[in-house]
Amino acid sequence: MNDASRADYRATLNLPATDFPMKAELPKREPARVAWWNEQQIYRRALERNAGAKPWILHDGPPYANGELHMGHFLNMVLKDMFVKIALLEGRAARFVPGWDMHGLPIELETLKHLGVKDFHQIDPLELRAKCKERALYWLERQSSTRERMGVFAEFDRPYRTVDPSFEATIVEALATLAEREQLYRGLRATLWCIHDETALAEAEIEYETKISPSIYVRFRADAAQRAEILARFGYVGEENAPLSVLIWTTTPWTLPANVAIALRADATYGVYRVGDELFIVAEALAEQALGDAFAGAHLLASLPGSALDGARARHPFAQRDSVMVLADYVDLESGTGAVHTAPGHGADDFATGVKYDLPILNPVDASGHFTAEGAPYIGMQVFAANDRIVADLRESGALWRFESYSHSYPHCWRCHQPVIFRATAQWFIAMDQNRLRARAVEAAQGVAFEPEWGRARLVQMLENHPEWCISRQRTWGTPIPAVVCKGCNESLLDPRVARIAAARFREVGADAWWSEPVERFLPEGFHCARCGSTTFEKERNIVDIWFESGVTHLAVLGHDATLPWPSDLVLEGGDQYRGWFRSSIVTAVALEGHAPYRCVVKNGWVNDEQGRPMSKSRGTGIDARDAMATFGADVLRLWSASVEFVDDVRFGPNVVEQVARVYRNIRNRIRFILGNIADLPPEAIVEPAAMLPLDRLACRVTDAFVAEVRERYAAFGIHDAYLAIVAFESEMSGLAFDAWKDPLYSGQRDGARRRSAQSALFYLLRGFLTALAPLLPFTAEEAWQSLPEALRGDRESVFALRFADEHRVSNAADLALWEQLRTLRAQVAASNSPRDFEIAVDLYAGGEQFEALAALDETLREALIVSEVRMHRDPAAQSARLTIGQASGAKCSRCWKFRDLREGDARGAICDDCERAVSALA
RNA sequence: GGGCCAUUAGCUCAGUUGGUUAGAGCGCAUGCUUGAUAAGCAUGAGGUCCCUGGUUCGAGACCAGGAUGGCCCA
Repeated sequence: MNDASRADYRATLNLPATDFPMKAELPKREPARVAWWNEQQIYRRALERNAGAKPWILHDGPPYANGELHMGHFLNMVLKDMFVKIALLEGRAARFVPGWDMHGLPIELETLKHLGVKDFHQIDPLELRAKCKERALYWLERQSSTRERMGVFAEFDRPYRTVDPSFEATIVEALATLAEREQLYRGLRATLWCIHDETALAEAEIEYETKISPSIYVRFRADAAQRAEILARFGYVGEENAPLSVLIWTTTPWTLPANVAIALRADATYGVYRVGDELFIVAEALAEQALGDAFAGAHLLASLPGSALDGARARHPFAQRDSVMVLADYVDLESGTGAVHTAPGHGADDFATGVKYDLPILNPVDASGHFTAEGAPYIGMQVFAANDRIVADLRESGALWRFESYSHSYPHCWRCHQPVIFRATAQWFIAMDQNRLRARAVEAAQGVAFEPEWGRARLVQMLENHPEWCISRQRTWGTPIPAVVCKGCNESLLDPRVARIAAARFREVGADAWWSEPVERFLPEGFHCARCGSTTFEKERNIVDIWFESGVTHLAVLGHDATLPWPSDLVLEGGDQYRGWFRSSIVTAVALEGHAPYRCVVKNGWVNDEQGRPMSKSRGTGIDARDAMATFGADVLRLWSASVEFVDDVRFGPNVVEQVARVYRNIRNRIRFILGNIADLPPEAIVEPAAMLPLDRLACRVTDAFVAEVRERYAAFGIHDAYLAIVAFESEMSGLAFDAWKDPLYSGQRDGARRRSAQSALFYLLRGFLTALAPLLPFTAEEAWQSLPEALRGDRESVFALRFADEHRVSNAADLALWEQLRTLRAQVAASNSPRDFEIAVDLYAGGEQFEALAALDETLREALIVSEVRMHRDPAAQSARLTIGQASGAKCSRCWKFRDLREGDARGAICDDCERAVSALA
């Protein structure tokens, strides 16, 4: 039987009608919505609407402009957008300038690979820079459009870019100021170095390969005085004549000429062992391994923790100097002797120890890996070739205890596949303790708010452990450090005046000028070397560490315009940025401005796969944001972002998304229900909550409480809490109010007061709901808003023209309590296992104020319980309202289905008086 | 190996300062509805609150140790 032939009253009902489809088809529709937002300039208009308000600034931590954005980026970028939209809806002037980190080694390496160039020395720097820029801009465009596709509101037409001349100028101006404040210095640093290509290498340019190295145990013998001193520390007397040695282990004999220290572990136990007629000091845990066959005949004479040997000395095996015992955490008890040969010029750990103990940093090896005069007696020998000679000499002198061949994983140059070395090179540093920089940064962190709260401790820890900040890199794709070298005496100068000239020039034409223009262009009048007086210089070819560049984004973007003030209100990045951008930003800000660059630091968790494992391309769980949006739609993914606790690490995968997609459909259908039922509501028929029928007023009050709660959650960064409130609200409304309203909406008189009251409540509820929802689901909220009749939208051209303050009235505790009461009663009816709802009549017993409150609901009490009749009974003894279920009297109305006394009907069946009036009104 | 973080239902998460039978949404099962209909409503099943100790009259919560996973380092 089809509808047309069914003789019934269906056509006389006010059934829902809307264009807002049940099926979202987000991947198809969202791009059009992005275009519409752009055409209508919705973000700009929202800002204009808030123009007089106090600015609220979320400063964007720049993503790296290389590669596709993944779900980790999605989570971070969408969260940023949610907070910007929340601020807009709160009436704040929330400008958001997106930015990109575009210099640096990864792009340079990708570009070289692309060009098929093996060695960057072989390409013209200006040509390489042009290609790098091209590539970075390509990725910027792509990432920018992906970001827009997410529904993000930002000033995409004027992003900040670290390759912009103005940005490069900002970087160099920052260097100039640091130089003026004597915060910069030139010092040595152990760098990974390829002796074949004669270049410094970054970690990213290292590949580990198996290498066979000599493994040697070497005696560092104590002279008579040193021997007495050491044995005294052990509290051991005797063995008057036996020579005493500290035994060290190394696989790089060529680093011995640079040895200045022996590192011990403070909490390890060291023993003096007698082996034959000599004494050895080794860690007890490693004695058997280190002494080898001799261990069986060895005697432990005395023991001591490593900490007690701090500062003791022994002689270097061939150089005419001592080697001092120091303490270091990295000394392990897995291999070697527990006494680690330390050459600060040839190892990262060693270097750190050298700095800590103020040891000389010897660098007897030149760029091609040959010993310099400092490396006597091995002058001129290539380091790996020198290994055999050194071992032979040690054997000859009696310093060698054991020798083996050792196969291990060793760093190699990614390009030439030759083993690399650590070599101390001159670099530019920011002095972390000059001007109390570190201490002031820690103090500044005290004034910042953190979410989670422990982020403060984490950041402080990172600041306290911040090594001297090496800001120079020997590469091409970056902003030059405007240092010059004196041709007279080889002195490196980073003069603030030179830096200022360079900054001004870069602002005009970009940093390429450092490569394309002569050095004289950057020198002030009368510039000469302070040391030798020379007036001829050449430019240094160092660029700035990109962490420094991203560390000054706050200076490049904020503080130039009253609507973009410095510092920002919020920064929000992944937890890895405590060590990265959160740290570099606060260091530069404190050094240059004396304050933290942000008022609040929020961290988001890592996105793992559904098993909690890191995403990986090889396992097929590395999901790119663009693909995910094409499959699920941005809004479903945004809802996923809200459905997880973003502060913690989160899980993502098809099953999790499928789950959240069902929640999305729930939300969507409930919006659809509202839209369908208010399509014919004329604006002039809207009544305010106070004038609504009681049930409708209650629903509005619950909406008020909901909006208040969501605002509170949002203000505390509780996206997930707001999500829970949203889901609870929509399912509560659907379960009680929507179900109750169906009868009056469908069967009531179309323009009758009852129906207009319910429609007004629905519209009220929709505005509150969409305002709360818009930051999370901008596409769906906007689509819903645009599906409203134009008359209802009024001057609010977009859902982002709504304001929380307009959608929230003070709620009423008595009304909320009454709502809860209705929920309880309705649940009792629904759970009664009785026949269909409208076959029920309810007898309700209540006393005192409760009776009055329920009675005041009048006919809407019956509606709320979705029964045909409610009979109120005053019962002074009743502690709480109770009800009994009975059979409704009368017969089922063919139109509204309630049980009523019916009048005579036509072929469609008998109907009640109310329905008769409603049908007549249609004619 | 170190620092930090997480662990409550199949999944995503609530759980106030320690206090009855640990909750919600989704999923699942069952029923209702067929006038929100590739929707809506109701009911139900489902938990060793990661483990082991401890504090306490009482611990999901507090303390100690451990396990698993993650981030940052070494």
